[in-house]
Amino acid sequence: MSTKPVRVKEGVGPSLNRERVIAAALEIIDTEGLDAFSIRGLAQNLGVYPTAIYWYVPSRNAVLAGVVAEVLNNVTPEQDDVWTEWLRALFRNFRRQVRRHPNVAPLIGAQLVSNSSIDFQMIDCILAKLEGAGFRGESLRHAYNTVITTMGSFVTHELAPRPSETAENWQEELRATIHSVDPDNYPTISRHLPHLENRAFIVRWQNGVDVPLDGSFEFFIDAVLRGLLQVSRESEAAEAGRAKH
Amino acid sequence: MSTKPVRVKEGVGPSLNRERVIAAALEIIDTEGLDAFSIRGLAQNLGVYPTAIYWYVPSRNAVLAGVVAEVLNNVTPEQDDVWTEWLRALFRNFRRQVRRHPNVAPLIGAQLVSNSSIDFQMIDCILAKLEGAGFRGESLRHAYNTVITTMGSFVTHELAPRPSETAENWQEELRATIHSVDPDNYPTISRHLPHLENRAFIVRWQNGVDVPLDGSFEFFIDAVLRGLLQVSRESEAAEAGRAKH
DNA sequence: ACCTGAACACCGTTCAAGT
DNA sequence: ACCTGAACACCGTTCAAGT
Repeated sequence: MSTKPVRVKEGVGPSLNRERVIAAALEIIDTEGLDAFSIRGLAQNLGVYPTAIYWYVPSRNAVLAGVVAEVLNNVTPEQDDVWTEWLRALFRNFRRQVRRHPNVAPLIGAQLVSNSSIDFQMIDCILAKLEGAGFRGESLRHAYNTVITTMGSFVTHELAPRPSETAENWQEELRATIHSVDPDNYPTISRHLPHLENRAFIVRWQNGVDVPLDGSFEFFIDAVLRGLLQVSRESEAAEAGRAKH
Repeated sequence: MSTKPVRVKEGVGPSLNRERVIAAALEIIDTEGLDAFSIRGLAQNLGVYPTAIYWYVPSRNAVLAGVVAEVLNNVTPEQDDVWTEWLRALFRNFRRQVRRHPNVAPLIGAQLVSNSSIDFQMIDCILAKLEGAGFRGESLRHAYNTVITTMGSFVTHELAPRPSETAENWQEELRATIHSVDPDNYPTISRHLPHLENRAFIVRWQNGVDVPLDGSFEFFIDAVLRGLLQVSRESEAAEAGRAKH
């Protein structure tokens, strides 16, 4: 056995690393909630002084960015579908990943965008599909921005945390407020209240963890995809028209 | 002059009230940024002890909820348009209001939904328009949820704050990362980079305050409205078909 | 009713010091 | 290189006390 020893014990490195820090942070957020997350608590969970964290990560925000990146990995569909169906799969994958870590949802609106670890693979695939659909130049950029917004928006709203402070009181109060809506002032709301209450944005007291809005999600992405398809067909028709003359 | 004196000086009430607290909070957020907001700083701005705030407001979150409510007032369009154009005006109004207070944007994703001061007027109008468009039952709820999501999503992403920490360094680094994308691995990105950089989500280093994404916003809401219109026409056609038989 | 003032139990982050 | 340990400058919120 002639292994050149670099350390006293082989395979014994530092007790911490970036991966473990991010993973521990995600676990705290998953189990205790986003508000309960702190660098000090994270350090305690890792059996280490708070300042040790800073050897692997520059700031609290960087930890959260890492957490978001981990949650949002693996959303790019692999099957080579029609572009509309490929995008539908992308939207569903994204939602599925966030639903696995619902407490992370509030970070996504801001973080999806200011993320330092950019998923170029995903971006390239989206652009390729949209180019295949006929989008060019400015339209390509607009269609791309539409896709990114659509991807992140619904599930962020769906899983937006209800005020946890004295949760039961709040739920009961909101419920009462909604049920006491004046039919004279707001006739449409009160007429449809049974179909809306607790399953429509704003007029609900539970969030998407307890009451998933699957139907509305599918409706929403379908509307966006129909719109994109229609625009792409119109520009194709216009191009064909120009080719004739 | 026989005015019955209730106080020593007429019209002299408490030095504070809820309105003033919310207004001062919004001003801090507008000028100093969301991260700079604190109850203690707010109290200092109002020339009062921190604990005096709690006489008018139950918590820090309640202050922020009040701020969001103030920013989002007055977005319901008044003109009696076709439903698609009415919704387009709603989306534009919402974006315009948030653009006036861009630092509030991060609060909206979570707050739009967990807001205690519900704008029933707006909700009733949206539902009435969608009902007029032919949406019923489950479809009405789905269309409504689609509208709420669409309203809040784009501008939230557009104005998502970039990491302000050492802002210039960060901008230069991201710019460099984006420009050094490998054309072999990511051909589509690098081909379209000139059209995308700094104007497409994720691949930008400035936010919507400095670089507004007007074109993409209009494209996005147009896609959603086209989708909604298409679905409404199909269900109308189906109903007409049932009526014949 | 409305505000002061002290106190509690926390934060993120820095910097020097240890090994 | 990697972590300890003390310290700085903050937090939100509670509660008793003043007027």
